[in-house]
Parts: sequence; structure tokens; C-alpha cells
Amino acid sequence: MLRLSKLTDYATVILSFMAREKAQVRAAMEISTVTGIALPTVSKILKLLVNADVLISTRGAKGGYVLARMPEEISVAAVISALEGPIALTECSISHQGCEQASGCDILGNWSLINQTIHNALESVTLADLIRPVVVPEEVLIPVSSLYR
Amino acid sequence: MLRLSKLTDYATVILSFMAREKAQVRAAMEISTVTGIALPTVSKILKLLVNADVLISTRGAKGGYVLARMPEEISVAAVISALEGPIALTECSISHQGCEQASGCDILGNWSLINQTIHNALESVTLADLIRPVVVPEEVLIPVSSLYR
DNA sequence: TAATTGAGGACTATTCTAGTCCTATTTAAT
DNA sequence: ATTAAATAGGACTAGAATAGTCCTCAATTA
Repeated sequence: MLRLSKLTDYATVILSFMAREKAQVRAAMEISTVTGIALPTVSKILKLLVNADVLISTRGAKGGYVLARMPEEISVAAVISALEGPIALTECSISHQGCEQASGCDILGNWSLINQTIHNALESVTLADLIRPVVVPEEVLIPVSSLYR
Repeated sequence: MLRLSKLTDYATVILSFMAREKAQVRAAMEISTVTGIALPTVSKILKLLVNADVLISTRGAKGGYVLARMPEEISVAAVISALEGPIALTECSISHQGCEQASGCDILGNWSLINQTIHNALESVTLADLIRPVVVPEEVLIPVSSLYR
């Protein structure tokens, strides 16, 4: 199903909450209460987001987490890779080591184009877009196949 | 990592092999030998591809598998969904049942736009593209964020 | 009728994910 | 100073998903 992990899903919920009052410092406990996600899980996610420079943390009493940048500057791609590592559909796209698929792996080059396309797509959507009210576009067609012509 | 399953990866290898001699009927055994993927695994994949109408099978001696359509008409999206079910990043995008994320799930609408975008991307790349020699495009930018403006 | 090949599904083992918990560190308030 | 409130980091467990195998049945050809 080409799925995103549950944690990533939670992360977007958490970040959308935080993006609404962007400059506000929030403790993990508070976020847990508001979102309904269990505290240990929230903590885990927040730590990952700090390591990926999506959030900034301050320790100690009155400490907590804030967005590291404006919502417009935090891409969905950044969030996904914070939680799941590099965005790539195939193992090969990250490291080609240990791939013994001698025959057939000339596919690699083309896969990486697809990966690139998806990465661009995710890179161009930001947190700001996510919390924006939904707009249904008239007609959207993005022909990737045009890349090959 | 937003990854594709290993089986899907194998499927593309198998299909690229088959696309090179598109009208040729191939037995599972032969495909296993050529690709180096174990026979039971190859069989499993082939069956899934038949169920998804990507391949056509004939039983009995001299039986085997052929592409159901021209390589140009078999999209990567079709292959992925054959192996992994519907293409969607989040569970919610498929069924909204059992989602108690009351606060924060207005995100849904926007996620589905992202899903749509990725789906379009995968839909527009075909088997024919995959076996084509790699062409590196000059500059490729597909701003999904434009959907929101 | 025997040999060849796919269909369908059950089953197992391994890997990955989700989720929890513990201990150390930092900061603020008293 | 001391205590309380937070995060950091990492170990650990249980459960779910994936990969992979195998067995029996059905169809086709020679």
C-alpha cells in the first residue's frame, strides 16, 4: 500500500497542532493531552523531530518544544524523513550495496527518477499547506512520463 | 523510508524481463532461473499479477505467463497496487473508519491531495519507461504546492 | 494417461513497528 | 541548595506485517 508509518501520521497531527500557534512552547505532556496520543509515544516522536531539526527543544521546568522554522518552511518531506529515514521507494535507491540482481537492475536509473518525482512532490507541500482549509482543485494532472520524452 | 515491499521490487524486475519480449509466454520456472529469484516466490508474485490483470496465464504443459497489455499500457501504479493493494500514504485515505483523531484530522483532505499527486506520478510511468535507457532530464520541478494557491 | 504447468491457500519464520519504560541531564522556582 | 519539571537517550517487549515455502488441486498437452 505504499504506506507511511503510524508514527509519521501522528507526527503530522502533532505538528499541525503546533503550527497553529507557531511560537508557543509546548511540553510533551500537553501535546499528549491535546492530541490523545500516549505520552511515551509523543515523546519518541518529538525527539525524532528535534534530531531532524524540525523542532527545537528546551529542557528543564517550563521547557518544551517549538517549531524550528515557519510552517511554510517545513516540508512534508522533512517530516517523513525525520520519522522514516531517507525517502526512497527501493532499497537500491539509497545504497546499491548487496544488490545481486545483476540482470534487470538497469531499472535502477529509472526508479531513481520516480523517486525524485515523489520527493519533489513531498518537498513542495509544507506544514502551512496541511493546516490550510481544503481546496479542491479543478483538474490536476502531473504527467511524469513527460520526463522520458 | 516510504518504501516499496521487496516483492514489488521483484515484480518490476520480472516484468521488465518479460517486457523485452512482450509476446513470449514464459513459465515460472524459466523466470526464476533468469532473474535468480526463488521459484516459490516468483510463483507468488506471478499469481498476484494475474489477479490484477497485469499478466495472463495459461495452464498445463507449455503454459506460462504473458503480459496482458503492451508495456506502454502497464503503469507502475498498476504493478504496485497489484502487490500491495491500493496506493495511499495513510490508512485514512482508504477508509476513514476507526479514526478517532477528532482534533487534527481536518488534515485528511490535504493528505488526499498529496496521495493523488503521488498516484498520478506513478500512474504516468509505464513498464515501457522502465526498460528504456536512462535519460536524465535537464530540470524537473513539479510543484504540488501550486494546488493550494 | 502421464507429465507439465498454474491456482489457491495454509503455514512458518523473520523482520519491522509501535509502544513502553528506565536512567541521566538540564533548568526553573523556592 | 534543593526539589520539581522537563527533555535526552537508549533498551526492551509485544504484536503485526512481510517474505518465503510448501502442499494439494485443476487444466492442458503429448
